[in-house]
Amino acid sequence: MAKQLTSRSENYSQWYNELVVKADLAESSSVRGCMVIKPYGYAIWERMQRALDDMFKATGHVNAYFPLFIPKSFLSKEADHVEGFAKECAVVTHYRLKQNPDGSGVVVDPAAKLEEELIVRPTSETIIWSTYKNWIHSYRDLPILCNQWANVVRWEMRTRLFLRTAEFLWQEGHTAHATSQEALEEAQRMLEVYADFAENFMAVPVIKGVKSANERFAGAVETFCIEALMQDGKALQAGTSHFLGQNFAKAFDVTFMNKENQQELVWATSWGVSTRLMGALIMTHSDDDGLVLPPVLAPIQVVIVPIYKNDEQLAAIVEKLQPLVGALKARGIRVKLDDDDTKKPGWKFAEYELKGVPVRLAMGARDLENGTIEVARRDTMTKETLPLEGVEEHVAGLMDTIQRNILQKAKDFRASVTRTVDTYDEFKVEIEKGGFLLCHWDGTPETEEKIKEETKATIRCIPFDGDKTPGKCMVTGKPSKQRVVFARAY
RNA sequence: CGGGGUUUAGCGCAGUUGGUAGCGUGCUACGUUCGGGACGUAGAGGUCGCAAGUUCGAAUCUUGUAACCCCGACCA
Repeated sequence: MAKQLTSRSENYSQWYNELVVKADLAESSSVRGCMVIKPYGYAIWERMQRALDDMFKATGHVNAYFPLFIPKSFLSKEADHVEGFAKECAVVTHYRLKQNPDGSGVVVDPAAKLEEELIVRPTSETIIWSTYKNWIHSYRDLPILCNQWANVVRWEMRTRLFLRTAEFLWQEGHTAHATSQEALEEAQRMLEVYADFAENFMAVPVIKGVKSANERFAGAVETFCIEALMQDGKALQAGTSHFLGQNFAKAFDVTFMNKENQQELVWATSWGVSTRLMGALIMTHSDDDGLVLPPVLAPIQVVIVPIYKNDEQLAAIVEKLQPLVGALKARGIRVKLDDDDTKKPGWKFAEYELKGVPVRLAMGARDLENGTIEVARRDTMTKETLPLEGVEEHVAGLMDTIQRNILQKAKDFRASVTRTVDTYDEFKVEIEKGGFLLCHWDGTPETEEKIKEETKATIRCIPFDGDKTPGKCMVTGKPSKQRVVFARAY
């Protein structure tokens, strides 16, 4: 009964799925490719959402909400966008059901066919820009800095809990600006926000960079991204921020009068992160004993398990613990005293480890006698017995310590599987081992495509930071401005 | 959409040459336990994914169909 989970070495995907289900985060829904996010999983998402929302507000953004349904014609307006998105979408064709004549339930009423089909939004650029057209007339109306928390649908051929579901929750920011410079700065600013959030809240280290033309968002002039690395060596795109230029303004005819009394097209950005971040969180930190959550996002930061033989003992322990619970709460720590009589201590230990609670405190008769308490850390799986007096100080300190430690652990892991590769032969060998490979590339889509076809590796991004030394493309030998990040990705 | 696999109790699974369904876990009650997923005793729980067919008889054989998982293709 000791091991709840299969070893990740057998099959990381299965390990991940099992972990998600066992940790009570989510399950597959009866609707194709969708998922049910369960209360514990949603509690984590809510914390992420709140933190992100605060960061958006702090950078001057406001929330709004736009329609779920997009008239099909909207999706035909931006040529590149159509190219990238026209394919895997849910389409509404009818608006009424009727009783099946044979009495077996309901059927779609053929008479209720929509004149123009509606697309369930795969992303909202089109519907939002058709709206912005009415909002923007003068430079005085700009900038518009809107964000939307919503669900979107993409009829993906293959789905996976949190990482790629047919329906998912996300936020999408859509901003309108008077100048190219301002829009570009906005896109970059939001990328920084995402990177900040990933590292400081999720404890997930990310590489910031710009996408190659092949990987760029349909309709964007430039796509910036943060790329994370999972424990099995595969990369995960954790967030994107797009500089859309004037493409959508052109497509939806959104113009404004500038200060020089001249009509001009509006400049745009869009940026988004989704419940996929939950996948990144799980796959970055978790181990065979279950989830490992960063304290900042953990719904329960500290769990206290009393160990007792009878009601009197429980009462005595709980009484002894009350001041500690109060002291921890006073420090803003989310603490749960689990005095549930129907579960045994060993069961609770395993359960909270599975759920990733960062710190567990246990107090039994022995501690009661000695005035001590056992403090266990989820990240290191270590235990120590400390004096009860003043332990809240220590526990509060652990919140920061654990947050830093798991980030450091993830950084160390990433560093251990990131290497520079200079020849294509070496690349083909190294890519099999997983991780990030830093290589020179001649900058052409053709070379990138060739590498992808032959090795399944893609350019995750052209990183902003790091070595900028020029070199020669590992495939063609043509000049390269800097090394780019290659990996196999989810 | 191609290749492979799965579908039997809440969950995980077994079920032989076709003979009317079982194990583990969980659940309920009682008792002993309680410092790493306790033990004993007694119980409850299943249209065997769905639909046809073969047969005296189908979880088992045939055909169709659906869902899920894995590997590809695809993917902000």
